[in-house]
Amino acid sequence: MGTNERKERERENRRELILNTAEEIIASDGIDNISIRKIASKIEYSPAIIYYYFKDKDEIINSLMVKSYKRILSTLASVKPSDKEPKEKLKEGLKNYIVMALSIPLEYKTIMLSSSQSILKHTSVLFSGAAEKREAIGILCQQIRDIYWENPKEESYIELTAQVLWSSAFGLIIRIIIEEDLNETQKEILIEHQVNILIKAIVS
Amino acid sequence: MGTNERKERERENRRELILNTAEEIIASDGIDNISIRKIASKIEYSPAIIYYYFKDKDEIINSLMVKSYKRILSTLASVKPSDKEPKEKLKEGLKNYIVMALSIPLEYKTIMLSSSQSILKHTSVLFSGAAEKREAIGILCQQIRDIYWENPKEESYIELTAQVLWSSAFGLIIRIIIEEDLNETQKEILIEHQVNILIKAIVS
Amino acid sequence: MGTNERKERERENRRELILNTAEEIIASDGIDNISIRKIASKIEYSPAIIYYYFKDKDEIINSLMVKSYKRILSTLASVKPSDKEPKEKLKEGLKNYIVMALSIPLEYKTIMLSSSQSILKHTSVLFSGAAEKREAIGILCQQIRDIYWENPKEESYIELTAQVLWSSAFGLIIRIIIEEDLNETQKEILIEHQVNILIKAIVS
Amino acid sequence: MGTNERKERERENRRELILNTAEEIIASDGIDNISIRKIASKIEYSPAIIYYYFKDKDEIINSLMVKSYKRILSTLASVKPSDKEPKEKLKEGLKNYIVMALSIPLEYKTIMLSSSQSILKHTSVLFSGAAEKREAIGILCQQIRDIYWENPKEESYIELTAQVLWSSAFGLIIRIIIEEDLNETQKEILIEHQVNILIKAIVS
DNA sequence: AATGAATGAGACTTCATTCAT
DNA sequence: TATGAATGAAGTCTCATTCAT
Repeated sequence: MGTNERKERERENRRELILNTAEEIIASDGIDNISIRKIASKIEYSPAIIYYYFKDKDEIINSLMVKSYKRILSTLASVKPSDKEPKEKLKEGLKNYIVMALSIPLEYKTIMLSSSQSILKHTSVLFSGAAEKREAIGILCQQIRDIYWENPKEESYIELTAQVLWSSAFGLIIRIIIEEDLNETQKEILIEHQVNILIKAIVS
Repeated sequence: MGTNERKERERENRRELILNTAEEIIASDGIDNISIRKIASKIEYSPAIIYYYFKDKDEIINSLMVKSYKRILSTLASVKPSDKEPKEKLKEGLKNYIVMALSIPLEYKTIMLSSSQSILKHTSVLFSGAAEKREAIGILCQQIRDIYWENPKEESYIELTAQVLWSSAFGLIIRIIIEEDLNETQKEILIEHQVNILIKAIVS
Repeated sequence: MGTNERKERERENRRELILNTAEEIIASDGIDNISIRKIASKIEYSPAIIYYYFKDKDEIINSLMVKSYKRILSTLASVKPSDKEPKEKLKEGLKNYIVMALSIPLEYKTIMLSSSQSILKHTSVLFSGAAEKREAIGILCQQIRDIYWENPKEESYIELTAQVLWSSAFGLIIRIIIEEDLNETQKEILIEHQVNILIKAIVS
Repeated sequence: MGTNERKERERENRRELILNTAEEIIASDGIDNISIRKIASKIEYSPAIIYYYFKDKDEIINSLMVKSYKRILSTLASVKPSDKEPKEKLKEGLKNYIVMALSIPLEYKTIMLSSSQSILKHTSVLFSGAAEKREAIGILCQQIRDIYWENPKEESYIELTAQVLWSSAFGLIIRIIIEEDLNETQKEILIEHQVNILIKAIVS
């Protein structure tokens, strides 16, 4: 019978509700100002019930992070590879990365600016060897490598370049998120311009 | 008589002491774990006295931000103009900005990532017109303009370029701060590489 | 039909299960740290079901006490009467009482140190008239009376003597239980010595 | 000026008030049922103020134990040595010990029945070597030794005897405290009888 | 200028208990 | 028979803040 399934689903919904509410609070009050009470009062339940769905506050924060991280990954993964020439491919890739990140600003900001060790384990990109361990850097490396196919560079140079491109894109993304009321046109111009400049740096 | 002056000065000293202590606590416990009591116990006074010097906690945080912001400005202002050729000058300027920012990582991060409206009023740089209102962008614009002297560009193009360069540098700075245990060599290589790439984009 | 009986039996089994689990928790966490939830999670049922078998927590605690008390009684009752001479009989009786009590230390301590009126109703022994109302004192009285058969004493004297002997044994038992890490040899020596001394006091 | 002293004294008074209130609660609800809230509501203050006088609950419990232990020691120390003959001296000693203990029943019970390691460090008496480490046992040993002066016994025998006498007295004390509504006459008779019996055991 | 004393609000968490299903 | 869901009370503790002195 589907009763169990339904119950299971409802339980999951409730967990979702709590997590979403927590996310809203993070968005408005900052990650350090979440509290069980705030969540409870927002969903109009007693604080105690939250412990029925989550072991403790840490589990909530954690689930939140995992959820956000997965969402980021899947969002960024949705960048479809194009079959254009290498230069265009890199340009498109960078641009899409920025656009995708900006489609989930709260999550991107929370995860990518977290100093928590357990999150950094997944998000750090500047270390030597990141090309292998971080997918985003890996993909960038490949695209850069393709551009240099006639005139191959050392792997370490490629990785460094990828890291620098990524950090630059990251910087623009974060600032756009922080400087909230930027108008859409300005955003688009900035993104376009940055991508162009970065590409020019590579191919010239 | 100088009595009043002296009193005023002493009062100012005390405010400084409190702010400095607050800063130390932020450095060790994070900005969200600051508390009046912690400050008081560290300067070995009673919590109540703090209210003699500051209206409330918010005023402390605020003063702290202002102070940090000033410090950032003065730190970044300490980049001395060189009389090299334009390209070298821009390169040196960018590099110095990054190095200076990394010399006060906690403050830079706190201020530059703050979403508080009162801080953004000073720190936002992406809006159209920033060349005039933000010194950092203004200086960058001038340096870029110098590079293009033989082949002048539109002012909006210059501003956009400055914003993009600045955001890129910002991105690397923030990531270096966040990815704490990066070794010094790697940092230096990354900075050098990024600056080179950005310059190449401009001059090519 | 036996259906009802079976149901009754099953119900009883479940009550037993709950009580036993409660006992385990008391043993490990102490009587004040028992909780319905802990019991429920240990038997892998939901907390709510416990209220199907017991009115409330008090009823559990109470049943537990009754159970423990019965266990103490039956344990102490298992001291088999010997047909030795009166003096030996008393000695053996006292010693067995101590040994038996120490075989169920947690329960003995919990019950015998309880100040709850409903428990004291069964465990108090110092009142005048205890010889009749408390089996342990009654038996002791008989054994003491036997020792004095050639030289009978007043009943009140006998009772008082029984109460004093019992209290002395009780004192040693409790201390041995409390001073947990006493080694076995020391325990045995102490018990032997106390019994000897008490007997000497009676017969001399 | 005496201002500081007065303040100091008042602070001490407040601490005392809290401790005394805590003691009352222990007396009525048991040591495991103290709570900061109960104390606060009994002294009609807010719970928070308690943290102004004590670091945390543990410090309260601890102070309480220390205070009680000191009181027990000083109470028992007030037993004045008499210059009667050894037998009388021992009898008087034992009796006084019991009477003194019963003059502070709550404290005696709490401390002497505590299983906390930090308290047992001071209160355990059954271990071999207690004659030297525990004053009460030491004094008892001396008195017993005096009785046997014509016919000296081994030290280990003496210590064992002291431990057994002490435990017996302890047993009666605890039971009198627990069986609350015993009448005074009965108490006196029991004490007198126990002491007599114990003495008889020694001298015969 | 400084503090001791006090508080109310709020933080996380556990608990006994109830009730509809 | 069993449980999922919910709650209100209580637990410890920290905090910003106030006020009389």
